[in-house]
Amino acid sequence: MDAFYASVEWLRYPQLKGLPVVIGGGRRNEARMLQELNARYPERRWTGADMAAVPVDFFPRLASYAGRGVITTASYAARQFGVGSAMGLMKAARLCPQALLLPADFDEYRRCSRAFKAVILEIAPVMQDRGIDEVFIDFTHVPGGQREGGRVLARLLQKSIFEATGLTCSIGVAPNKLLAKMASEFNKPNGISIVREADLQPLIWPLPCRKINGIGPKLDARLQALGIRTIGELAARERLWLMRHFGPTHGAWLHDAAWGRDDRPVTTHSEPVSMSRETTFERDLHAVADRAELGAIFTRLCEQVASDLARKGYEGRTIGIKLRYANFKTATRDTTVESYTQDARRIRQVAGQCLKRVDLTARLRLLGVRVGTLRKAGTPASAPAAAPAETGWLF
DNA sequence: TCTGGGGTCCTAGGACCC
DNA sequence: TCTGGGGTCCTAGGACCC
Repeated sequence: MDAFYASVEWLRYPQLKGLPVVIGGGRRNEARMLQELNARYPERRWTGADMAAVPVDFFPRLASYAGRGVITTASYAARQFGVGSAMGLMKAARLCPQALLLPADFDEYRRCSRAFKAVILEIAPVMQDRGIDEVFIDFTHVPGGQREGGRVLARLLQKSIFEATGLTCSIGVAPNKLLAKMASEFNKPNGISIVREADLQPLIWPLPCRKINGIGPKLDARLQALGIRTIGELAARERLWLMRHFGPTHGAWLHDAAWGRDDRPVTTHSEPVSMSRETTFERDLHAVADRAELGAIFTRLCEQVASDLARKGYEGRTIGIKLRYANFKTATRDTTVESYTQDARRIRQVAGQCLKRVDLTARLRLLGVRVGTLRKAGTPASAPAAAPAETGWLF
């Protein structure tokens, strides 16, 4: 989906279209926003229905922001100023102080996410969820999926999604997921790009290695240190050489990726591995000096994870915590217990034990709670994890 | 200029088992 | 006195993705 969060906002606030808008820095509370609107523009009774009439001046400027948030989405107009995803808002404010700041409304983004995915499933049922704004689709057995190299189906999907949601997307069609993901970036926004095997050399090889899904900043730096900047330069290295430098698994994968090889199937279902909640504090907290505040936050995180588990119907037996110190170093501790649980008090009790195994003298900026080793709640004999194996007396 | 939140997967060492 | 060769599970950290 193109600039997904920003595009969803434009549906409600078309008056923001074309303006530098940045989304991030907390979550929006629609009720409080209506209150503020009624206070600031009393000549009108504001309801949720007339958001298109909200004056642009109502929205705060980035310049007035003081906090620790990051940008989740920047509108194309804001990107002109060098502002982009994951950038700290304080830095963004210096680059583009006049940008409008919109806290995120995840409920609404999730609603739109479900809507566009439902449209796709109607047309092409082999769809893999890749998060809130992205999917893989297997065109192979969709009627008409091969016409014009997939362009006809891609156009149909774009049109159907736009008619149902008012949102645009960019589609890459290719022989596998690796290339399709890269292709989808070629024609943004609202574009279609088709990459065939023969396009590897002219279209893919000139790109920086970083464009490969799976090569992040660290791997890229290592590659650059070895004089490898483009995918073509990576493809030119011998497979065995890469395996020596990056280990057999990683090295072979790098070589395959550079040659556009990827045989991962489009998977339509997956079970969650873990669920977690975490929060970054407005100011760094100390375990002793801010004990009461931290305790309340800790309890709330446990309750949130528990309610996530219950709502989605899971229970887990690996319970853990995550701390981030003021110096941004992260520590995790977890414990696997005998019986599965989704109970907030039990989670808090076990997570509390984990807290005792970590340094609590330094100031903290983040606290998180995680439950892993999940299974569907209400699985028969909910108590023991597994039957103990019979053991032979000889050993 | 400090850097969100929710995830997955991989690695590596150690415990423990047969 | 010096100690094999599997295997699984657990834990901590880290890279990466949306």
